[in-house]
Amino acid sequence: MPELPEVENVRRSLATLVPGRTIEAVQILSEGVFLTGGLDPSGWIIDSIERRGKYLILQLRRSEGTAREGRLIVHLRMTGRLLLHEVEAAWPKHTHVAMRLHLDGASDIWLTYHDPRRFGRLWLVSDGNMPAPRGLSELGIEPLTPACDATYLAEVARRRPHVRLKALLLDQRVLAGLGNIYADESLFLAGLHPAREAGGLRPREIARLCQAIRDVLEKAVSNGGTTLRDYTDGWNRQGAFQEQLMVYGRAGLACKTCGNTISSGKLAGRTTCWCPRCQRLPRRAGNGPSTIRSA
DNA sequence: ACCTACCTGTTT
DNA sequence: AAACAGGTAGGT
Repeated sequence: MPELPEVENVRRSLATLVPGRTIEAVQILSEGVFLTGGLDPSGWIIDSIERRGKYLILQLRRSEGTAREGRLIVHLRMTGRLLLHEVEAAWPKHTHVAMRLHLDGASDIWLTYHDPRRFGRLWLVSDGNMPAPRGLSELGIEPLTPACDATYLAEVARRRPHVRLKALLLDQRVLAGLGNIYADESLFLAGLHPAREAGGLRPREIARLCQAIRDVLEKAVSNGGTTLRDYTDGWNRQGAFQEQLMVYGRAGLACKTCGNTISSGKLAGRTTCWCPRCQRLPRRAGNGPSTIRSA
């Protein structure tokens, strides 16, 4: 489900109410979703909520004295949702964790983790009880920071000249936060075919890709993310960017720019959509169009 | 670069 | 009944 824009909108929806509160009661309703490494998840004060790639990180501090610190790390994977509730309820099916958050002088609120497919995880990391998830520690740069520039992408392309653009954009060790939707949308905006090899890009194309990634993600964030089916923010609000998708999920439909029929195929193991006219595949060595199965 | 696994729900 | 789904980890 959620890629960078969706996770960022979850973060924002939690950021006004959650920091400053203490995790009091914690109900663990399913095994294996919340990895606590033997620590008690209650009694922590939440200092802040941050995002890194598709991970949410709640910075924690122990209430009684000491400078003990911890992190509650959340990855929603495909269908995970963090949801706020003003009253305790009979939690719906697929609710795996429920936490009561307390603040003196305010009403308690509940934060639940809901995930039909159970791919997502929560980790409580402190005092070496367990390592942070490797996916988090190996993340590449944030696409919406100045570090994401043409110089960086050119260097990545120099090191991995034969990786195809779709695979490159999906690689969280390169850029943190793009998934299937925004990889396709970025490549469309940049006018680059997803099967192009990174090493074959000219400097102008690298610059275009860099700008396209930034533009797509910023617009998606400001539109509340993309809701295809499951995604909502912490207040159960859907996104609106799905209305502005140019290629993702539009195979067989007319390109909004040129009217050509949007193609699709499997690339880097994922369904990939592109416009064959707006995103031409230059006929030169190394682009491997024969390996794409078109629909 | 490709597979499979992890899960459940929805669509074809 | 089968294919597919916004993601990642692990294996070959």
